[in-house]
Amino acid sequence: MKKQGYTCGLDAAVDVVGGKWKALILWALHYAPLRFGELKRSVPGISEKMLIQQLREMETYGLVHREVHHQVPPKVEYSLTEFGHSLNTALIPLGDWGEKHMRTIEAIPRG
Amino acid sequence: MKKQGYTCGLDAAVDVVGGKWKALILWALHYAPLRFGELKRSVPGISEKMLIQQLREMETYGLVHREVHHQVPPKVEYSLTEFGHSLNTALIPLGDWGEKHMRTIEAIPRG
DNA sequence: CGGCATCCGAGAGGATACTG
DNA sequence: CAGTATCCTCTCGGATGCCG
Repeated sequence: MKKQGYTCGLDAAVDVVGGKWKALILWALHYAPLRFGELKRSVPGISEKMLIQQLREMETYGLVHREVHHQVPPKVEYSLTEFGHSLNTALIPLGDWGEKHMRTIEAIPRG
Repeated sequence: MKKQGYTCGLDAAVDVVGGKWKALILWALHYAPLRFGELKRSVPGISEKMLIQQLREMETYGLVHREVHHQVPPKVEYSLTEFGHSLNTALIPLGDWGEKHMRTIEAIPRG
């Protein structure tokens, strides 16, 4: 979250789901609640620092719910709120687009 | 563009449309081709440097077409390719989501 | 297991001035 | 008008180590 006074809906959405990881985390939680470790395995390449950082942000956004189970060993589950689910749904076409054009995208020269 | 070997479609899509500006630029070109100056005015807050930088990238991605009209004064028009249009279409639900929840998003405490 | 603290480099992105 | 060039700041994100 960076600014206020969005000029359009996409502007606001990008602000919420922006960055390298939030969309992927949201995606991973689509099917079921996951524990921290499970989530880490579900989002390949993410560091613990980024995962917890993004989760905290998404918690304050109201996208994600954090449930602590007081056990030994500790157990913390993350799940999507209704708000999170609605955003996830809005991301489906984008995911489909990416899947469809993945070959093309991978073939783009990088620099 | 950062990596190869995407784990899912959303991963690839985020890689293409990621960053602060690309989605907004794409959005601005949705209706009609725009000149550099028009585009700058259509994406409030963007600097000339970022605009040209993002446009160049999107050109190499094949999302945007750059047409130079040799005139005095110079005239350069940017338009979406079919590929760009398809991505734009995939972004519509996200834009709708953002519009719908804009009040909520603006009300989120920022850090 | 589920974190937090700290350090660090790279690059994203901004401001300003200049050019064909 | 449509860019370039330069400089600068600030955040993103990785690596590592420690804690209840």
